[in-house]
Amino acid sequence: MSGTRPARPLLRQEVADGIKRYILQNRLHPGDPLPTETELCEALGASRSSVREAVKILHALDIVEVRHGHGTYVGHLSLSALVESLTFRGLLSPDDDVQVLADLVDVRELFERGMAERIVASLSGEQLDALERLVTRMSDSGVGGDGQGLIEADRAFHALLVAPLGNDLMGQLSMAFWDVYAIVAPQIEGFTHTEQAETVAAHHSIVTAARAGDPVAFVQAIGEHYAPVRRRISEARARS
Amino acid sequence: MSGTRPARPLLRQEVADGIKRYILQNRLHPGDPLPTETELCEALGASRSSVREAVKILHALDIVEVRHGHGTYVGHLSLSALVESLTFRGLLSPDDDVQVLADLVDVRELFERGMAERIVASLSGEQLDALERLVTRMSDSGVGGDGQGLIEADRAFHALLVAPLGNDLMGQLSMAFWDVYAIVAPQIEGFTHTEQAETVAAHHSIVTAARAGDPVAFVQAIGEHYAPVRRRISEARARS
DNA sequence: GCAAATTTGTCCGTATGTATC
DNA sequence: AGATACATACGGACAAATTTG
Repeated sequence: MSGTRPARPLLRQEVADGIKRYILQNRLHPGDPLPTETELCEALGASRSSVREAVKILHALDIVEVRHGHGTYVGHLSLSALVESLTFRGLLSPDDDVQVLADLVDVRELFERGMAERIVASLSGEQLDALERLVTRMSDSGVGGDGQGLIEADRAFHALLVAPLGNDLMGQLSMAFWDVYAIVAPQIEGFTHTEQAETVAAHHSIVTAARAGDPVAFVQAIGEHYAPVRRRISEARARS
Repeated sequence: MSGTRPARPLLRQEVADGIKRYILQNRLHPGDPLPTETELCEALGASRSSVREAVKILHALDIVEVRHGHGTYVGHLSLSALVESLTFRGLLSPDDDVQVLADLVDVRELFERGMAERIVASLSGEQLDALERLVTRMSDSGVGGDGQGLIEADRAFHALLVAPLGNDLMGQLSMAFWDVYAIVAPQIEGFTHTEQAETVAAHHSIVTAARAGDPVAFVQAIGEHYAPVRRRISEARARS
């Protein structure tokens, strides 16, 4: 077995930790400039190669942002790494992709069901109107469009749904899962027109329930919203 | 401003996509070996520097695993990137760290409240006994110990809680947030003995509710479990 | 136990592409 | 348009870790 403990910690990891420490100690904010690669080399006692590899690691985590020919900056700490990681997991598992998708839908529904009370309580009138407009846009895009407009409207809808509850992390996670779903799901689906209409109707029910201030109806509408997907997942699971 | 569109896509990104494509097309699983750096160089038409940077990006996302002197392998697709990213976000925000912590507690509670019915329904007798043993271990570690045993028992408790519900993603997310919390929270807290006892008692209530098959009591116990933390967060928020 | 072979880790020098002034 | 500063990319060399004979 051997406790695979590298007595010598990898230099690029030391450098990456050093850059993180620099950001923390200097209380930098997203967008603030960082020292150039050459300066980081002498400051951290490493070669360009090691510094560059460390910077690329931090870039993958959105801790650092790199602009060619301009410089290196503090990143925006988004959840892009989660999206890329989960997306690849969904695309990889060749037999279990149904399970991955099912888990993903579970998580998405958990977020919106669990936040139901707070969502209906904090949605403003303008936000409800905006949601309504998005539903009609989905309906219009669905019948004649290429489906692209429908997808964009759906993303905006779910983003607006979790926006007003004053928890940035919750909203970002919810949309990260939406992004992953949008990439992984097409491997399975292919919605019929009636299923699309069913989904649009569910979105409408969600707005209606929110406008009425009825958390129970809201939760039920969320369930109807994910019903077509769950049906598809069950069918795909039955085939294997 | 110009849509900063690099006409030339960065080579390391091309290489990273190429490696991902290689894994997908060959249907590789975590732990399977990948071509050596030299082989990837000629296969993807890039220098070793670019290949190495690409590999480091994929390593940060746990899509690839690298063993010094041995080789490169398919990674285990864990959520380590999410943990590192969120941890840094929590440590960075110097004034808003209270808000980050509050958001984090919200998410953790959402998971365990939202899964209440399924958790209560699917916990086996042996699992309930194991949870009970962990609670007594927390109690023993708390009074005389260094606090390290308490933390480990707490992690094992929450891991076992979400383990049986057949959704890997949900369990991994829940534990990822536990890990982030364990690193970020100490910046604020410092629990008193009475608060520790309160937390241990809440864990006991959780097990009792689960054994009784009572989802309502389970949810209430979860609320009690997070009550001391929320109190601390409110106090810290009031100070600023 | 040792030595050789393989593979990743690190360093250096140079040339090129890009953005800013 | 020219000059400067910076990241990007290449290739070669040597060090360190691991496996195998």
